[in-house]
Amino acid sequence: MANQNLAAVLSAHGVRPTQQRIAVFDYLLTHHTHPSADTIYHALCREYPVFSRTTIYNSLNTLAQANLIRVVNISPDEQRFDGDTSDHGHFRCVSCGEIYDFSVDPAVFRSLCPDGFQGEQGDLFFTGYCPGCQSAAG
Amino acid sequence: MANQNLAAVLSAHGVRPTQQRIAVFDYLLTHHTHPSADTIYHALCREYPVFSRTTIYNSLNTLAQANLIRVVNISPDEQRFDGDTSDHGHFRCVSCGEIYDFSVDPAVFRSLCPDGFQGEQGDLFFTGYCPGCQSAAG
DNA sequence: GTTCCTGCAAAAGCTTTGCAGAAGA
DNA sequence: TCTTCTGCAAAGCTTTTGCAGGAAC
Repeated sequence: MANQNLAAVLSAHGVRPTQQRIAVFDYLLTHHTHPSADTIYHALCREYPVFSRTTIYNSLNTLAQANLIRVVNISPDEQRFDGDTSDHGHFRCVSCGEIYDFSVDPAVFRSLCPDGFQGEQGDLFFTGYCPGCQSAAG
Repeated sequence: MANQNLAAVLSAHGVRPTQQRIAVFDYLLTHHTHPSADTIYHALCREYPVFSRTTIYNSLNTLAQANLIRVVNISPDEQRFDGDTSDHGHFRCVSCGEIYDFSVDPAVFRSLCPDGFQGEQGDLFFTGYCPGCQSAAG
């Protein structure tokens, strides 16, 4: 377990390293599945005796404000979270619902930001059919 | 008023052209402000005697399914809608909250979609400071 | 005349808030 | 020891659902 490292990272970003925050952060770094708050809640409930939804939301908001995680507006129904804070794109398959990461050239990414605007963070998001569902659907 | 034209467009897309749907569609084509459902509701309530929130949601969902409008996942709090269905980007200023449109080269846009994935729709979204707020903030 | 839509009310879902007890510095 | 966080419960918000009356074809 690299929890000691995670605690150090949290401290370095001005976030008090509580067990719950470390657990949430660790989960997001380990699972690149862009989980919802509820998904994280259910997953951590299995590992830890008590873990309330409020704490999940508190931790996620705290981590997001510290730029340790990112909020991804992929689903209109619920917030999704991503432990990867680098510039990258997301692809959601409308057939299987899976969300895929894909890398984007940082230079190209930044070049898309309009002149005069100071882009702090970028999101690229495609919807369509993933390779598996294309062949399945014909 | 080009409402006759709007009605024809709705019909052409298999959407029964009711007054409410025309009003919602017209509002989105006229106001490029990416309004939320609630914003549209309040705006149309001033023009029309009765207009329920349910109808707003029904109309928006119907129009979105017909590809006449787009749902923009800009705000985590609420859905935003856009009458411009062409490929373009959005910039949200974290200072003033304004959402700006900017054009994106369609060829560049499509080239960003990863190989093997069939992207039906793309969204490019930046967060940061708009020109006005940059100078205001220093 | 039949089908589909509107609109009111209520419910459903995710997320936030208030406050007492506990963990962290 | 003092500040901050956790966690339970309840509220807040946007959005959806059910059903009767009405509009569109």
